[in-house]
Amino acid sequence: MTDTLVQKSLSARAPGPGRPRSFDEGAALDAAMMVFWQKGFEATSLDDLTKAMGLSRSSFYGAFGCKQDLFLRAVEHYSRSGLSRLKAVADTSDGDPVEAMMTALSNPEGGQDGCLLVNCITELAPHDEQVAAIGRRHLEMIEDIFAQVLDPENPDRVRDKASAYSSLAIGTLALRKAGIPAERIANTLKQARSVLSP
Amino acid sequence: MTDTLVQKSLSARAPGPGRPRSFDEGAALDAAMMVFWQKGFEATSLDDLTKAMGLSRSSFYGAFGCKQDLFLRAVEHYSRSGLSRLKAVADTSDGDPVEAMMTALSNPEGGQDGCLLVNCITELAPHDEQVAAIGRRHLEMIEDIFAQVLDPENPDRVRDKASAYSSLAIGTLALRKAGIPAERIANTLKQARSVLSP
DNA sequence: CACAATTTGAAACGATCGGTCCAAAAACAG
DNA sequence: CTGTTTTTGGACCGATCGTTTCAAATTGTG
Repeated sequence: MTDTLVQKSLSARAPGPGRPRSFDEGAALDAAMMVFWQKGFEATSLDDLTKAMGLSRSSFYGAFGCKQDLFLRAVEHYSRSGLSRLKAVADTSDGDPVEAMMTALSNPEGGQDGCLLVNCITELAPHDEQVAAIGRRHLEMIEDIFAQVLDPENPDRVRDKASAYSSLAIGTLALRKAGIPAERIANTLKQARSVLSP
Repeated sequence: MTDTLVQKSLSARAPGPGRPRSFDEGAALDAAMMVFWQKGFEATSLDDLTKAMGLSRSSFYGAFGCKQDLFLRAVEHYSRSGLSRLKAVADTSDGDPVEAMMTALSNPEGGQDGCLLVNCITELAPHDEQVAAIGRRHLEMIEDIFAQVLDPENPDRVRDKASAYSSLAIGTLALRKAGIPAERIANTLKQARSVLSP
């Protein structure tokens, strides 16, 4: 009957009367992701977010809802892009794809802030099942990529080994955050690789 | 000349006139440690602390100074007791001491809250050099214990392998926090052990 | 141009944050 | 008991937290 059933999409609103947004939602989400990455959830304030995203509080709440909603969107966004990047590293590596994945995981491009999802798990997962679920899925996806590279024909059989590689790389993130020299971490990874490989 | 130079010790004040404390400082520190362990630094409020420690704000600030000071004391306390417990596990294990250490590290008695120091590193180390230093020392101590067990006569030579074991155990903490079944984690550890051991 | 729809900036909200202050209670030494 | 020293509970502080509200500005549509 009426057109009241036509819901406006979140990602791309139907063009119609009214003032259009003066900011790019995707870019704002990226900026928010960086802030959460550097500071964690609790330590990030609304001022931090709005300043980094370059928009006012009204625009913020109008576009993203509350802080928690934005956080979940940012984390999902990180997970998606991070996994696809890791897959690309595995596929396009010149030498050993496992080694390339390990260094990529252990030495995230962001700098010394580790992996946003590992940070989230550590900070929030025990008290927030929603975050725990996203983290769980992310970790399992990393294991999947490892398993696929280790044995493309029967990835299920190398699941535990894939999990070991994944856990090892994730563990080194703590070393890096604590300020242990990159050379020592590289040696650790190399040592583990040389013994785990056969 | 005068006795003004006689400073009162923090842990045991000289008996003298005045009302004595009605609480046990060590027990209060333990309680605070548990709260920080479960909730992290930022998410723990003064109300949380005073309630868990069973003392008023005045007593709190009189005995421990600010929140940050108490936090550092709690973390140091955790590091000391945790390392001595890990050493005990390595020394008194029936079977393979390395395996005993791995399971002890990966499956902390506290429950699903992981290792307090790894939590601290993840949350604070990039922005707090003091915490980073404590975390660094803790991780290196864990590596020392591994190395000592792996090759008591020449621990330096197995440093990288010790670091690999340590990182692997720490990495599995993330899996556990994310809610991945304990059985899968045990398999991961077992698989890594069987390949790393020789 | 005028209407309708939407965003925008800024002010304001109650709640909670970490931290301080002070008078009253308590326990020692003499 | 008196005097001195310390602890204790609770009110209180300004700052900041995440969130809401609202009038003014801005844009597309008829």
